[in-house]
Amino acid sequence: MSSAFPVPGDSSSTVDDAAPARAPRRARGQLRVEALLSAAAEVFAGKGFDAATMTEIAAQSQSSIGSLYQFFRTKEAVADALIRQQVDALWSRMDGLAERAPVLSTAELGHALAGCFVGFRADHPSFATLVERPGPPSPFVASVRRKVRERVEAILVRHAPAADRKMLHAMAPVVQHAMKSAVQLRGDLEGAEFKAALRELDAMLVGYLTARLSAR
Amino acid sequence: MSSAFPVPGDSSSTVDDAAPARAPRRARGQLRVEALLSAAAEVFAGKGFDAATMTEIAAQSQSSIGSLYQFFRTKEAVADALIRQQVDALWSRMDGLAERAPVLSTAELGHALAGCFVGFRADHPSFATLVERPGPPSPFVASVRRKVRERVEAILVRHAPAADRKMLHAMAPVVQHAMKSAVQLRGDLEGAEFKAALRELDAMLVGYLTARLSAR
Amino acid sequence: MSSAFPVPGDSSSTVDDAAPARAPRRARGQLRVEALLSAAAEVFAGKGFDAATMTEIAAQSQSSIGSLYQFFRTKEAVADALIRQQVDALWSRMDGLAERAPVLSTAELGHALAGCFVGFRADHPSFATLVERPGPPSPFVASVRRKVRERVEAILVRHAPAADRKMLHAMAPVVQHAMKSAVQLRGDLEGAEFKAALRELDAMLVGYLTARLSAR
Amino acid sequence: MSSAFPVPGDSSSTVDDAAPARAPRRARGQLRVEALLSAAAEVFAGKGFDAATMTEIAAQSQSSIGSLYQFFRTKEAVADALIRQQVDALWSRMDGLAERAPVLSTAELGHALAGCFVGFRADHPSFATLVERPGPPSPFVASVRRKVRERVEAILVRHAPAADRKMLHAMAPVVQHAMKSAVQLRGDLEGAEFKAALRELDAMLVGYLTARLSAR
DNA sequence: GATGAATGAGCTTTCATTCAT
DNA sequence: TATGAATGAAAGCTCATTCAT
Repeated sequence: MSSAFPVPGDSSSTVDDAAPARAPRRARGQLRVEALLSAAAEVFAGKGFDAATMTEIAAQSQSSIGSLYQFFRTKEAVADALIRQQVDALWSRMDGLAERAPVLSTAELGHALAGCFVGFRADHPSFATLVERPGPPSPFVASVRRKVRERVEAILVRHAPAADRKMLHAMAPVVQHAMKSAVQLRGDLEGAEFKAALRELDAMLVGYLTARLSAR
Repeated sequence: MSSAFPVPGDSSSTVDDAAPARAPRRARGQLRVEALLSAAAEVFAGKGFDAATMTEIAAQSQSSIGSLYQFFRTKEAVADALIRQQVDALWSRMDGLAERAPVLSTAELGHALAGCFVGFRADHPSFATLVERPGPPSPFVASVRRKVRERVEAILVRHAPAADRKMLHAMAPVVQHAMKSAVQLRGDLEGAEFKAALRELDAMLVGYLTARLSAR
Repeated sequence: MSSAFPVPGDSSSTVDDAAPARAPRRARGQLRVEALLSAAAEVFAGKGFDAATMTEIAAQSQSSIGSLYQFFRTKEAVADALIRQQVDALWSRMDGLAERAPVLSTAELGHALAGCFVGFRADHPSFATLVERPGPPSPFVASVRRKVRERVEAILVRHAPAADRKMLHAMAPVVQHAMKSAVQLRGDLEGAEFKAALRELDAMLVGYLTARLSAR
Repeated sequence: MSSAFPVPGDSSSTVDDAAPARAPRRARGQLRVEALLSAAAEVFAGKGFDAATMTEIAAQSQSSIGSLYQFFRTKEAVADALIRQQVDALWSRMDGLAERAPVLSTAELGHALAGCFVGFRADHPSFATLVERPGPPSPFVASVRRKVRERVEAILVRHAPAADRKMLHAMAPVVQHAMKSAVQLRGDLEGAEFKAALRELDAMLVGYLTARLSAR
């Protein structure tokens, strides 16, 4: 599991900017960074990237603004570090799913996929905020989006090794967005309505996967 | 067709803020407002609401900031007026669809729905930017989102008057999001990949509607 | 005589940065810009470019910080505009000298050159501060330094048209620096000592010019 | 040869500030201090005093900021220590010249003076940066400048014991600045142009000294 | 003693909004 | 009315300096 800081060879991040001012070398620094990122997650989730302020992030984590900038050169860098951290959690969920993919029925796979993303985004509400931030995406964000798609595709491939690869490739982004929708529903609806809509979404996804993957 | 300015009885907008500084009384003013809004649309679409600046909007429409503020009291007011204008175009598309809904096959309805939203958002790229702006939505934006859902539901009802109303109510948001996904795909994919994914999305939607609405 | 703002075709300044946020278009703006620049001159002269703060410049000119930035995008831009303004005054002094150069004796030319620079720098104490600012010079500053040298050379050429051009070319920077020294002396010495040193400097310059230019 | 740290009786420096946090007591400390100062010299020379940062100085010398502050209480103190160290080298050059002054011809003295300063400043590029730092000079810097002048004067006195003392006193700062110019030329010119200008400067200085000192 | 972390005043810059001509 | 100018709160960020391990 990688840390919130980019590893040297990781070419997917802007070299100069996303790098930390200094990676923490002491236990205290580690704790600080964690507090900082968790505060950032809260603030970003609450008001979005643009409206969030570094001052508020620092305050939320009981740090001084200087401490925040000791570890993150820019606001962008905070967002990138946060995404990096959360993406790890997403990968492990998806890897788990990938392993089970061959032995699941298509319906079960649909449920699992939906559950995977809904659960993840519920645990990390800032992820969507940052990854779907308005304006042209940064190279780093674009790479994350691409990787998610690739992993979805990989899961489909493992589940249906015999299926046409081209088709699976086209299906991946659709499945990805269906799962994203599941999360966005929560913003629009409440309680019973939300649950009902979620069931419908699940039905749509499962129906789609079944039609495509079980077809002979 | 309503103008970009709220009608007196429209309680969905903050009374004081969304009102224009002065509704244009002459043809010249009308043109100015249109130029302003079209410039705003461009800027909002390009960088999102937060990153857009009033100065840039004014410049883009060859006006001075003074003029901009003559017609819109705040940046929010510009966004609201823009949404109001675009929503009119959306309503007319959906109303057209609603009329044809009874005579369309379910598959045709699915295609039409997808086409409706994809076309609309392609014509008005700032709409999504503003309506899905991060942070808690304003009452006005929330009302727009709700109304879209209601119109989708109305279309479904007209198409399948015999279907269970509860189910249709739950389907509406799912259909709405599926169509939103269609637009977002464009940001992630290009050319052939985008087309293929769009076809899959269409298939998913049509399959879902068919399963739900044609079922006896 | 050019204003403090760069003319469109002037390629010697960084296109994007040295340009004003907006050239003043109203009388009030003109006055403001003048006040701003004169305040900047005072502050820069007193503490140097780095230690000067935009806040202090604004305060010194009774303006708000916003007004300062209305006309100058960056601190650099303020410095550049100031140099541009002052350079005009220098050019007119040097042009006057150039005209008289042919009819002056070499000794008179020496006195006049020294007087020209000493007078100019006494009137514009921030000029040296900005043009000799530590660190690698900006392209604009480098171009100013070069132009001063070229004008000194032109004066020498007009005074001694028969002299070897190569030699005059080599003399120009030496004369330029001698004059610069005249100003710097003021920082080190006071009253009578300063006057005596200035006389010596004058003697050195005149002696040098005489030796080089009157030589047959 | 004095160390970089002020001697107890040296009243020319601010008592509290220029003193080291702790004078190095061991060989390791000595090395550290030297590395620190040489790093500081590099950074100061490259960007000037203001733009140089303590962090960069520490990094450049492979030390931590903590270590830097262990030996120098403030950034000013670093600069002062550096000047103190470099001034030693200057003194020894000038002392050598003073000894030879009586037996040199005036022309030789001129060459030697120019060579002395040019060589020194080439070896210690940060010296000028620090000693001619913009803004009102600190008492310590002012004293250094004064001492240089006094030593130049002393050399002149030794070379021409019979000359008028008042005149020599007035000549010293002129000679000092001529030598400073020699260094600044390097910033403006390159290669052949620089060499030619240097020859002219040398000629000017030698001519001046000859006129003043050989005169009967 | 050496080092990384912590601090916060203060800097440059932006921008929505209001004024004045 | 149209437009440039004025304003200042607030943002992102820096960096000398001090602390704590």
